[in-house]
Amino acid sequence: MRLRDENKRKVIVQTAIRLFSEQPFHKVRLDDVAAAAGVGKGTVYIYFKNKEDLYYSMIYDGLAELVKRLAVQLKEPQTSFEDRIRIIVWAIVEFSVDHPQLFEVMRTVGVPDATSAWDQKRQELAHLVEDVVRQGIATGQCADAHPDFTSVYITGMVRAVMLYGPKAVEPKVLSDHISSLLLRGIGRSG
Amino acid sequence: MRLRDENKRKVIVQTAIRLFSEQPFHKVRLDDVAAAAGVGKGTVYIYFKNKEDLYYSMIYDGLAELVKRLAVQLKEPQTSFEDRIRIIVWAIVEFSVDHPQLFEVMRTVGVPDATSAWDQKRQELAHLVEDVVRQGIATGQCADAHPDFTSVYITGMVRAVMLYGPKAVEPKVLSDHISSLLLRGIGRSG
Amino acid sequence: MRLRDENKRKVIVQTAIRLFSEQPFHKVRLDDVAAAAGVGKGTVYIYFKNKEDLYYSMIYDGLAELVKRLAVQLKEPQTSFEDRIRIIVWAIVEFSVDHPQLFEVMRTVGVPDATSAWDQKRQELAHLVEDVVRQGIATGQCADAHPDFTSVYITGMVRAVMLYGPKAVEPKVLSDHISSLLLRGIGRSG
Amino acid sequence: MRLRDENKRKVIVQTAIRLFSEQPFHKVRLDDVAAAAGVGKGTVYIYFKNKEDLYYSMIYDGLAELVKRLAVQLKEPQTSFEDRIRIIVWAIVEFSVDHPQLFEVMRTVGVPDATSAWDQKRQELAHLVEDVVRQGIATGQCADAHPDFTSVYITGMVRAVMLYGPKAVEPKVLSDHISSLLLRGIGRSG
DNA sequence: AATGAATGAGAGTTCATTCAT
DNA sequence: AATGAATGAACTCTCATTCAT
Repeated sequence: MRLRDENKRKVIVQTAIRLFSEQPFHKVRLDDVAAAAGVGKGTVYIYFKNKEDLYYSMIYDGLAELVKRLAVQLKEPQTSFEDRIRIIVWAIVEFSVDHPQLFEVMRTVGVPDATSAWDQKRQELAHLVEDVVRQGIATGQCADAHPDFTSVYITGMVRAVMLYGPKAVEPKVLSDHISSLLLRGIGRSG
Repeated sequence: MRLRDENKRKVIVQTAIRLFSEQPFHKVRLDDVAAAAGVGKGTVYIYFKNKEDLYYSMIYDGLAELVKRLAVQLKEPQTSFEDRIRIIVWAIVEFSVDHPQLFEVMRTVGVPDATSAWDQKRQELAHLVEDVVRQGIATGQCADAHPDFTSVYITGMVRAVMLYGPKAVEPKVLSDHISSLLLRGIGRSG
Repeated sequence: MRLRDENKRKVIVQTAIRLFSEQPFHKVRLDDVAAAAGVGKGTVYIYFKNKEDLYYSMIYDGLAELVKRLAVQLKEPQTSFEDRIRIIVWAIVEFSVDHPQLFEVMRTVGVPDATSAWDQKRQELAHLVEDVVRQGIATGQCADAHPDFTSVYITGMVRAVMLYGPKAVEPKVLSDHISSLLLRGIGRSG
Repeated sequence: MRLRDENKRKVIVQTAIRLFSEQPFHKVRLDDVAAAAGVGKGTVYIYFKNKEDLYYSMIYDGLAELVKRLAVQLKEPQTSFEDRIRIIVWAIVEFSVDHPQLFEVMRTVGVPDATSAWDQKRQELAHLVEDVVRQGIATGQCADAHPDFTSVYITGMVRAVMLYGPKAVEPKVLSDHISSLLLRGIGRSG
């Protein structure tokens, strides 16, 4: 008996990301995912409970990677408030550029139930941002009446530009624009 | 012969908005839409080419209403830059509160193709906002290196809070928060 | 109240003949027939009980015309046996050329039930032919062990050539070929 | 995984032949075919592209069998012209008796397009007959101005009697009647 | 573990027929 | 008599899921 091949799982997820980003959920057939991934149809069901599970696993994996990445960068204690904001925005922009398809997929994501695994990761990300803002407030480096709003703005802004903004956006330019807008928007003077 | 009742179209659309906001596209059956609208299944096909057409018509109608409403309000010539921004943000927030279901539906909307009717309306909305920002720049009331980014931020921010923000958000509070953040973010001093 | 317009009925039948000859029964929509005939959909139901009724009425009318035409020609008492056969064959060939579409339609005709109106007409035609053959036998001008077979051969042969024979068949040539074959086939020497 | 059972295809075809002979195309539901064949509805779509494909496959298979059978019998070099004609007629009559349902189905067959697979087989059959007639002409055993007509007469005649002739026809009697009529009709003296 | 043939519930869509006007 | 909007039964076909191999 071979061990559950963790590599095969990844191949399926990567294929799914591609296909789900090209077409809406109901137009992607499991047959196609399996075929494109080079595995049998039944094999998908070994690694994922069903189509929905594959879909949300895909998003979970993506968000988990982003959160992990970001958490490491924010651990550095010496970083200034401004730099932390810039780090966050850049991480999200970079991620959306590195994984355009995954980011594209997230657009279709609903809010199935608050307990779903991917939503946990989404909240983790929001908390990470909110904590930075709250620390900024505590240290008097910013003033924000609603850090809970601000914490979700960033992904909303990035998503909006990626989906509906100009065709070829320079990541650095977008990142700087959002960072500056935010920093001035919730800056000390606010 | 019965006369074609344009009211019936509206009933179907309203029903569709409700159902599509409760479930993702592929889980809403046309049978249910028809039944809930109190019309025969075939009747839906008189007013809409197919399920997709109904779906996008629904979004188009919603966006069209928002754009129309907003265009009227912005026509007033005496309005200041700041007020215009507040009008825009309020219109979008208000709309998302008045039509929570329709707004909920819009979150799942992809980017089918640039020629699709609803996308035209979406662009109209973005242009409306962009024009205001550009006028602000021209009159020296604001400084923004990327009005094309800014023009899509607002809906992105509203959407993010509506979907992932705190449960009960006071519209006025959200509107003020976004407006202030934006105005300071792209304010004269920027 | 206007009288049932017999002309309108004919227009519908003529249109039906055309459409049913171009496509099989289940692919012809009553909508199309009505539209092509320039009448409302409901109007068809005034003149015909339903789609099937229209279909069989169409065939009945065609056969009735053929039988009527042929009966007149065969009434002439002085005509020889050979001439009568030639008259019959020619009538059927001519009819299939004059009404290629109607003849084409008859291919799809089933044998719904022996009592159906169009089958009565079909039998009339067969009897007309059979009578001529039997008279020929009685007067010693031909010998045929199975006039009941022979009576249906002719339409079968014409139909076969019209459907599966060479593209452009000269009516006179076909008619002569069948007549000669038959006359020799059941001729005195047989 | 289960192996693709070629037997299953045959079962489906046999069932289809039965059902399509009892009702016209549009009244036979694929559900019924599947149920009667003892397979799932989807299984039919594994072996056949759609309902039409099943229908024409069925006819193709039938014609192919007839052509194959006949080709073998005609290969025998010593056979006389008269015997060859009798062989052909008998083969077609026998086939129509052995496969009354399939023959019944063939009556409803239209002329979809010259490239359709079943039409190829139909032409093969016609050519087989035409070749025999042409050889008869070449060897002076018969005289026929239009072997291309004659080649399609036989099926037309058999079909006509099977459909519209007397109820219980003795195959041998019908076969002899057609053969004799033809042989005399295109015989040397003609 | 891996497969893909088999399945059948269920979907979207059509269209003959009805009936208010 | 004439119409065509409305209807919903019935259709074909799809596709997520299962399971024998």
